[in-house]
Amino acid sequence: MIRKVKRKVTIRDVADLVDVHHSTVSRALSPTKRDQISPAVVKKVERAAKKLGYYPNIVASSLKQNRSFAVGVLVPDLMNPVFPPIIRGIQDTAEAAGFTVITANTDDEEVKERDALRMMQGRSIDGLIIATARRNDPIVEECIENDIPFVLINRTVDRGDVNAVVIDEDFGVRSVLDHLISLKHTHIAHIAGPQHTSTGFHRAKALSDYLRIHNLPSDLVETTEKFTIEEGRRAFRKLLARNNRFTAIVAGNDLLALGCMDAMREIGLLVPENISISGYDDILFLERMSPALTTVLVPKYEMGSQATKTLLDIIRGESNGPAVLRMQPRLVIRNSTAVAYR
Amino acid sequence: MIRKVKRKVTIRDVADLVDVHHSTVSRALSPTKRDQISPAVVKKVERAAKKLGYYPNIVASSLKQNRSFAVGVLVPDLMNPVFPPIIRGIQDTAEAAGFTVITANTDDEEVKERDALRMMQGRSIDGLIIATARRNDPIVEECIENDIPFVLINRTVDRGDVNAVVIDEDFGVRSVLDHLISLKHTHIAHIAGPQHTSTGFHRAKALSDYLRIHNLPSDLVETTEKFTIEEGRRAFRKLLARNNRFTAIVAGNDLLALGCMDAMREIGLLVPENISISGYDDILFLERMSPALTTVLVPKYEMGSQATKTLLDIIRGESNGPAVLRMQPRLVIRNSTAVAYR
DNA sequence: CTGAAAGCGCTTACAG
DNA sequence: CTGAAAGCGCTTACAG
Repeated sequence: MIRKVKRKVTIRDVADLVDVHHSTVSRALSPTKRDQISPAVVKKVERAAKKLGYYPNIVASSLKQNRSFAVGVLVPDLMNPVFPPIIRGIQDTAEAAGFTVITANTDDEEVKERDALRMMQGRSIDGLIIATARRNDPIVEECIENDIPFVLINRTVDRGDVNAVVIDEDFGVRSVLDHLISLKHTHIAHIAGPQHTSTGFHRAKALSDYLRIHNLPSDLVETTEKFTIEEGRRAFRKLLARNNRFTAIVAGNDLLALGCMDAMREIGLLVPENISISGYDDILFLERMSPALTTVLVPKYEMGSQATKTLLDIIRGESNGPAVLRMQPRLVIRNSTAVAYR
Repeated sequence: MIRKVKRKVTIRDVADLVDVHHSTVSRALSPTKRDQISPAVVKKVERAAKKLGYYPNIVASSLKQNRSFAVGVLVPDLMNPVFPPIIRGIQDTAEAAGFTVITANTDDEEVKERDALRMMQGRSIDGLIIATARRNDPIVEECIENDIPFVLINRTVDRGDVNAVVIDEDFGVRSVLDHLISLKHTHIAHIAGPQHTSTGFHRAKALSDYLRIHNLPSDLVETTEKFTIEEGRRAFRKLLARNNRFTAIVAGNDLLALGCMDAMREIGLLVPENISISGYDDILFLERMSPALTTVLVPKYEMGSQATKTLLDIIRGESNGPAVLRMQPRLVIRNSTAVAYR
């Protein structure tokens, strides 16, 4: 059987049907140029377009206008539970504005980041949302050099002159610490995230600063290389080998916290009876775990949505120079934290 | 300060540098046409391209070739934990073949499905992976009519003549039932997923068939409208109001199971002491919940990967007609199931 | 208000 | 093996 492919209907087909020039059809169908055309013709064109089932060829339009109404998103890994809500926030906002989003996973590997960037440039994306930034990031530099509109999300870079939507880490860290201190903890350890990320770095810094203000020891820190469960587990064991006086742990994020809890379970330590622990992010299902993890809720969907709004402003030329927007996190107390047992 | 935008380097720029016609550059850079050009010229072109930082404009290429090296993915909601692994499987496989993926959320609303399809057609996607199919789906019909290459994933349609990658539901359901029956359960209830989806429908059917084979009551069924926690909770209450002789529940998926467990907790019923319960899918973190949910593991990543391979074959014209591929699920026993208490 | 023309950056059938 | 030309489906500056 021969597969007969329907020929796509173009602007010319509807022009023929209405008996006008195809440029007139283009104008009649364009929201911004519609008013250059007489209402009567606009009506006829619209009817004809509908009748023929016309829909515009975005590819052709993109080529001509050198823009694509698409934005790219760079995430480390879509399967990491922090990202789906962020991405959904991006997608919903972008879509509402008529933009398509293209997401790429980079697995925190620079080659993949670079490939993804190339691909997106090849597709003439109008802008980029970057969730993979290191504090010193050649990819970000490249975007700046190439004048690609972009917004960093969650993580930012050390150079401040960029658009970014991040968390007020000082506030986040202080709310956990206030909570732990109110529970009489005096020896509070920290499983720090990667120090080459702004989140890992700033959380660690905010924590040691605040601990010092309270005259509490601030050297119970173990640093990880990745924000993963396995790294959390590893770091906890290393920490414990070095020191066992702490009664609470602030983990750099939820996955690290889960890893710590795994390590504790393995050696028979109880949470929160022996050690209290808190996470960061508030990924899904934490409330169903045993124990339910106390954490700092990061407004993931809202960050995605906000970053997209910012990006669209830049694309439309309505941005007033780079700004970093700090969103408020919120402590969520569950039952992995309790009064210090000694 | 004036923002100077770098002019993009095109095929003509590298042609000028090498002093050949731009069509020669096009050929030299095309993997399939490269051999039409003398090796010496190819070398020179490649060097020039590299020197100028040339990368192809996929948009232009797409317009000319009327294909885009992009595939679309329709999911109900990226934030539903079943989907990230599926999508990642799709992305990895597509990317390895040089394809970009565009994902759209439809929230199981036909308008959004239709909009997403339009958008993707406008972007000349080469094919579609559909995770949103109902048993009778106008969107699927539309794809067939418009000759859009597509593969259904997870859910399929009643008409059999499509490409689909699904689960062997009979096998999955039987493995849970064998497990439950071996635990002496004789009154097994079912919280069924939406009957307009193949998954909801086939699991319910497989279950009642197998129950009958074992001469066990098969009428303890409550149907839901959506695969959500809230629906699971609602259905459990309704079921219990009608009948309280069951000692085990097979839920249509994990979210429904979690909803049931919520409802039980609310009224002080214990899992598995009072009632055993099993899910379906094996979404993340189930093993960390209390109790850890027994479930049927669906190979999500692999399904994504497999569906993409199938789609690429179709796109390349290497497919031998429609086929539905049934993948093997695997029972994962955790502690939400135990010996029947009566 | 509308038309005719040019062109976005590629690819490819046709020549040679 | 290489070049010259045409064209994919739009948009838009230029005329009128």
